[in-house]
Amino acid sequence: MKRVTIREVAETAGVSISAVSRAFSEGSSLAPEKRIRVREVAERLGYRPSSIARGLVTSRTNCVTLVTGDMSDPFDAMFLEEMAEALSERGKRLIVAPASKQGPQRGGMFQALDDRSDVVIVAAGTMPLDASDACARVGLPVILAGRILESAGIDCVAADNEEGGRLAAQLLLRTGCRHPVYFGSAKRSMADRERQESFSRIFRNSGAEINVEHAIARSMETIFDDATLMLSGRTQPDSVFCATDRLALGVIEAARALGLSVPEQVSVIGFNNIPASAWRSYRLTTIDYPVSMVVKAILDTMDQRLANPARKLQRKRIPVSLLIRDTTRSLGQ
Amino acid sequence: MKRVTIREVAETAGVSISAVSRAFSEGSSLAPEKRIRVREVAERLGYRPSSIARGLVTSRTNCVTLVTGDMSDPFDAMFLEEMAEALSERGKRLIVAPASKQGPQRGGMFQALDDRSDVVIVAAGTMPLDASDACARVGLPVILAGRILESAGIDCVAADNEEGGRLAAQLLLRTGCRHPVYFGSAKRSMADRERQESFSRIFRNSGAEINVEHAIARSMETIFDDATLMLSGRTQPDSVFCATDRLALGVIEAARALGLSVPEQVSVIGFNNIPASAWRSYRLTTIDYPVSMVVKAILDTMDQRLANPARKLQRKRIPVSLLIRDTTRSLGQ
DNA sequence: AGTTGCTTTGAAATCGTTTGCGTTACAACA
DNA sequence: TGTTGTAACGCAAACGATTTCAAAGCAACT
Repeated sequence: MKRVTIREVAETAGVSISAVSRAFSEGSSLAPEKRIRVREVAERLGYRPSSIARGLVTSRTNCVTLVTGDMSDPFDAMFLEEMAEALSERGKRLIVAPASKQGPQRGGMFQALDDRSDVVIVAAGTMPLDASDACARVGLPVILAGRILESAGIDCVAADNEEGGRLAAQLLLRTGCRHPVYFGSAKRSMADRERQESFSRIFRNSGAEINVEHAIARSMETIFDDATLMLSGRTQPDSVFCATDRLALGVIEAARALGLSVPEQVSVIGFNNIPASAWRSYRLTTIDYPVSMVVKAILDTMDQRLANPARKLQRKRIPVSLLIRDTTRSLGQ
Repeated sequence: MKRVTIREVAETAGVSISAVSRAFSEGSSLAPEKRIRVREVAERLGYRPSSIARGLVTSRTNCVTLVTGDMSDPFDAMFLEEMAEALSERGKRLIVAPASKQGPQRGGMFQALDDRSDVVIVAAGTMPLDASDACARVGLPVILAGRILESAGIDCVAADNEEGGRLAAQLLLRTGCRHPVYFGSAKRSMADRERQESFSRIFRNSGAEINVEHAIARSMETIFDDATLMLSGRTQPDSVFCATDRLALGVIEAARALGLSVPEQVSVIGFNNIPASAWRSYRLTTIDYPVSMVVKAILDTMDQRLANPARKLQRKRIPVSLLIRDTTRSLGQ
């Protein structure tokens, strides 16, 4: 029931405790054959170094806390998954701290503080100033994912939402759409707002000075109903730019149910490019936002911040690109 | 940059280290007004007990490792989310260990061992005997989610797949379906197999001695194509029972694309009841498998095992129920 | 005043590592 | 042989808490 400790390994192998410790740390000087022998004994005894004890002295836990919202959007789920894998490859652990219903009166960032995580990645929820301060005070790096915060001294990684909105608007304009709607989510995240503003601006500043309508989906469950309502409004829209693919798929479904043909009567553009968008029954035109690039950018930022805590702030915008499929009218027409 | 330690709090408050420790542990005897004062000082100094140091002496980390597969199925994502929240409410942390691409030559269970997790929940991937042994040897409780393993001495929680298969088969039989197909996933999980076997058995043992065809989706991306292939096979099926709702939605899409009306020409039944299945454009008949019940069952099992390691093995089957919506023919006809 | 039985208290041991520092061993050089 | 530089090694001190144990304080008894 009790675990094998470094001491037992040392005694069995007939070496000092230090030797065992060194046998497992790459850089330290130890006679090669001794290293082999110690490792062999350790293996035989089933010894596994205690990350707890190690953490106590090195004050590194190899843990990364991810403060995250709900996983109901496939994109977020993919993000978490890729994050976990990428971290795992670097020998780090991913702790997920749900932002929504946080434990007894402490947010995810405080949890990261308590866990002695090496880094905390905030991908959801508000970022209270006190928590952020508390992290800064003890030198716990915070990386903000999904939005750029100009005020605080925090590394940020986010999509180039402005470019995304522009690409969507330009495509719709060029394919003759004149009654666009922006379909956002109830959360009104920063990403959501940026996409909307950029999208609207392009239309407004176009020769036609078009005004973009705005609608929201109240929740994941009501997407279909909210989309139906939006599509059958007073002024029937001829195009919809959605904050996420998930919403866009709902809009397509709603349009079909209303007997509206896509893209002839209504064009639909999404954001994120989730797998389901490529399904042959959807073939959604969307703004491609590659998860793996986001994850890589965050992890690079993390590595650099860890290597040099005094490094200058990083604010990265991940490039996005237009992926034209079948839910927008052809440019040639 | 350095963190506030218990010693500093003790000195500032003018009490012993023990007193500070006791001020934060509920059961221990400490003069009430002293407790107040210590807590106040701690708060002012921004002291947070080190879970690392605590873990070293108590050998409890309050961490639970979840070995999980890919999150591409919304059901798995919901499971993870609810798990994280429920654990968070109990003051525990969730570490996610991806089973697929595991780190440098160690599986999720070994990671849990290294992390000194209190419990490891295995929801995906194979469970190698050596890893399971290693856990048992050091008294690390393993809970298997998603399948019941008769052999090993491990707590298990899984859906009542047999009942699910039966319910699906009976409904199809009663609505006159005579050419059923079971549509599974390429992974061939235990859950998948159990659903198929039960489903097939009911048909086989029905008066009509019907044989159930079998098809699989190779991956999440190819669901649509595989479903299309399956639906346009030699003997055109009049009903499809899918291992998951995710697959079922793909089947519906494929059927529509082929001009097959659902449920008139082909009935579709899913498993899990994910949110999208309720969308008005799907209205999928499915086997309802409530995530929250699974999570609760697992956590209860965990609590009991933690409270009494010698407790007798638990193997729980979570009840499922038939949820009739619009992708199966009416019983009345 | 003396005894008894609580509660409160702090000193010290302990948990399992890493690592700085001083020693030793050994090879290479003069 | 004597010196010197380097690699190998072990001791012991952290790391920051919890917890046992014995002493002390105090009230309520006889």
